[in-house]
Amino acid sequence: MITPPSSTTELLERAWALSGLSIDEIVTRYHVPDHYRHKGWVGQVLEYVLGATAGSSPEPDFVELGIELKTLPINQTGQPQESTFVCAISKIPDAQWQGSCVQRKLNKVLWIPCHQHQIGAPLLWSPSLEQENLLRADWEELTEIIMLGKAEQLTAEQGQVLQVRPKAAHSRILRSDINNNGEATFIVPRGFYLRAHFTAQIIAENYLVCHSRPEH
DNA sequence: GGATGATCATAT
DNA sequence: ATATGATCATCC
Repeated sequence: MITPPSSTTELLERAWALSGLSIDEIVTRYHVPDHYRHKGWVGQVLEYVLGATAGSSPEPDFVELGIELKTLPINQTGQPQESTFVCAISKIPDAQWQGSCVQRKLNKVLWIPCHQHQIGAPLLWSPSLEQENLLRADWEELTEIIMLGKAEQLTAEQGQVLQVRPKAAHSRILRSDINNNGEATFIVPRGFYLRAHFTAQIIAENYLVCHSRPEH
């Protein structure tokens, strides 16, 4: 068990100490307990090593600092490989953008890029006014659909930077819900995700990256 | 080749 | 059951 960082500065120092290392080196140096190398493995190793405290509660990873940790898989030109999961959508949607799960998680994020299991330089980020406006507009549009009982009609194609996709162990998992006729139904649990082009913009604005294909 | 929908592992 | 960590696999 590694103690939580007492300040943002300490968290950043710890994160910088990881940059340039491979995930295997980190596991060895920090004596990370053995576990299966599954999909979320890299993120959970970094949580452990940096002393994250939130566990599986719906809070930012570093609760006292209000900072969410996100590993960001990137390719050799610095482009994110995937969308980024933000949070699950609970049965009762958040009423307002301010204070919503998405707003609190994205208010302050420690991005740690990762390429082929090599850890990159950390970035402590908060959305710009423009970015927050985009996020809020999408969130309000998507949340309104959910509040109208039309969650089942949501597809991943809606939303400019934020999207809603299934988030469950598998597609046969169902959760009780109320449809737009006020009737009890069951739907696949869903979550909010950031589109890859949104995180790509964050990387492009904050890192010196290759914008064209590298020469051979 | 990229995005959408599906899925895997763990913690409480 | 539902939150966390995400990536996988299929379709267009």
